[in-house]
Amino acid sequence: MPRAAKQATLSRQWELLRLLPKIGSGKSTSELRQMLSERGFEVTKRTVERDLLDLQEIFPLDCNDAGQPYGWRWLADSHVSLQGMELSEALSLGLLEDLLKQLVPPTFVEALKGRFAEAANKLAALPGNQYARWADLVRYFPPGLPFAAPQVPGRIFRSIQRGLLEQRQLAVAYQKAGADQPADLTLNPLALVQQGVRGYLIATTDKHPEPCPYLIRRFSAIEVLEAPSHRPANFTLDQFITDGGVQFGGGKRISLRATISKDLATVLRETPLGEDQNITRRSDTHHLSVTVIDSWQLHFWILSQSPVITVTHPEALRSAIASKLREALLQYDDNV
Amino acid sequence: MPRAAKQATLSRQWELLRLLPKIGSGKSTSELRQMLSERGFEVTKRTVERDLLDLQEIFPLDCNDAGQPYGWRWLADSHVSLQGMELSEALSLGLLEDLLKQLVPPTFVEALKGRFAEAANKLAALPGNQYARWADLVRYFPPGLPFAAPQVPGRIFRSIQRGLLEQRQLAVAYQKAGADQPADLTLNPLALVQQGVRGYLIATTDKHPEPCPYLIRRFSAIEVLEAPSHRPANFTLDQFITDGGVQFGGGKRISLRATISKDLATVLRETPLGEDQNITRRSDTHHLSVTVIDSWQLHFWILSQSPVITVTHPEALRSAIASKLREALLQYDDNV
DNA sequence: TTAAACGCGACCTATTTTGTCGCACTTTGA
DNA sequence: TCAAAGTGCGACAAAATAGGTCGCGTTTAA
Repeated sequence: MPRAAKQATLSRQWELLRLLPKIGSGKSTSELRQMLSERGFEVTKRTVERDLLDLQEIFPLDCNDAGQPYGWRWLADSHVSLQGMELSEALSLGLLEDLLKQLVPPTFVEALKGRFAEAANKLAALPGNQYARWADLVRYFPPGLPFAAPQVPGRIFRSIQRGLLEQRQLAVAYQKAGADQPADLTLNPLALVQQGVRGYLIATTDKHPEPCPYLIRRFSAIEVLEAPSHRPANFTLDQFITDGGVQFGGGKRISLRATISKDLATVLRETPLGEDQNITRRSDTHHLSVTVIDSWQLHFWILSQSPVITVTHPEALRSAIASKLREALLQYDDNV
Repeated sequence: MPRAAKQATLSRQWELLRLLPKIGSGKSTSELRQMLSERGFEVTKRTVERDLLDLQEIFPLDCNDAGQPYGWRWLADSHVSLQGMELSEALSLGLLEDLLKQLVPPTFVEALKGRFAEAANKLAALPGNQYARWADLVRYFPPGLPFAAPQVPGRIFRSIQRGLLEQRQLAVAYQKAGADQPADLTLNPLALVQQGVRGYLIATTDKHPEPCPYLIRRFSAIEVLEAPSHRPANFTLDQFITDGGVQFGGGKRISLRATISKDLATVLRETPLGEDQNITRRSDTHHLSVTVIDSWQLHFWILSQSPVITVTHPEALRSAIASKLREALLQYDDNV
């Protein structure tokens, strides 16, 4: 007989929907009954079956009845959202999708695919159809040159994620920078770092217990092993980066001072290089003063702006930039 | 009396949830009854009231009963997801959140806040709590220097979106580059373009019918007017960009050829500059050949890599880079 | 081959659903 | 200020449904 509590049906079916997996071969009614029971819904297996049948009429559920017990799950790629989407949200999402597509391998964005699709629908369904080409409303350009994001097969990305999350070793074939043949390695995955379009897996090998970055793009084969991964006791990603384990983050803080053009001053006022940035103007020249991290990126940036920026302060940086410029110019003068 | 069709309750309640807004002062039962009716659910207003009360016990709904008629809506910032999130999705989302936070003003990302929160919960709730600090698993670094994303008040961003979507004029106070005082303008919004951390609204004024980019950061006040915006008949964003209306996108396609270092060759092989990129190796030097768009960004990039790249082909580009290098170096030599 | 597990149709009753009505209270506009 | 229209909600009764139980035929695993 039905329990005394009223309104159990809706919350039970709601819970049921959340229990259904999106991937894999689905869950059986017995499993689901058990899981519901653990969550306080004591019902018969029969009821679960009936619930699933009812829900199937409203939601994109898939019942794999190839073999018994049947496997219930969400249809692939389905994304049902409860809260309707506001128009402005849809516009934001359009922009973000454009942005992400250019910045990271498509595989990384899969988790948001459903939501982006929803946004596209929302915009396409606008009355009057004025924005059928809603791409005419928003556009994203990367800050630098539009490098192509490397393709990372979903299979490889997912294996890396599994290894990370389940703390299991990964057997990979890795194409080393110089080598012709990929090398077979067994990695202990520690962290995932993305720099621009480039993704790195930070990992150790059993032979080489110092964490190293491995370019994800260079994995050609990968397998999640049963063996647990050995995580160095005091590894933290923050520490690793601070120690300069990856060339991008680390480095000393320096107090940069430079003369800059008026235009660059305007740009920097709007997007400062650091919190303590200070731009002063003496007669016709602008002076920049800011604390930044001394990295390759900084050198690249200074060089890219070199016609309108002249480093004055850390003497080391000043001479480094000067000598790089000299070296570069040499190539051109030689050939003239 | 109840209709003949069975299973109406569940689908009606789901539909109801979908009809509830997330923002604003909420919808009244009458409105909701009307909307349900349009969707094929012919029920009494009383039933809608009862449904809402039932749903309120399960979902974070908010009934604003300050004044009659009551306003029903989702609680602010609530995001209820049907499909449970897979762990790997949560990891991807962690990375993307990190990325977006650094690349665009926080306001832009609001549409995804709920989903990111869900991912954070998922990761925080991992068994063993080993990844309580899930930030230890993924990290994003921007491709260039980490410029601070300008703060754009949500109010301003939302007004811009409304103006765009509803095609209405915007009254704004805009801080022009040189000017001391913000100028009051009436804009016809056309499109939204984001370049790195900088956001631009493309718009015309009635006095000045040529579309121009306005830096969003520089809007200090904004109001959506009732008046419809005047969209130039043949404006398309693509065309505008191709015509070089914004300095970043436009420009001619040129066939770039350059000598590059071995390291740069490796990097470019992984993230090519263009589809037809070709890198050949003659004796000890590598030669790059690729079709790219001649833009400021390209010049910046070549300068940033100048110690390891020497442009050979478009003579104009070659001499432009050389003269920029010379100009830059002059600043350093003068002072030595 | 056999026993356990599974899907599902059928049955039956307590519970729930839902239209209707009526009363009290708000809001609105003159 | 007042009246009319709109709104929230308690109560009620008829109808429909939800959910436990049983049992049969089939599938699966030992």
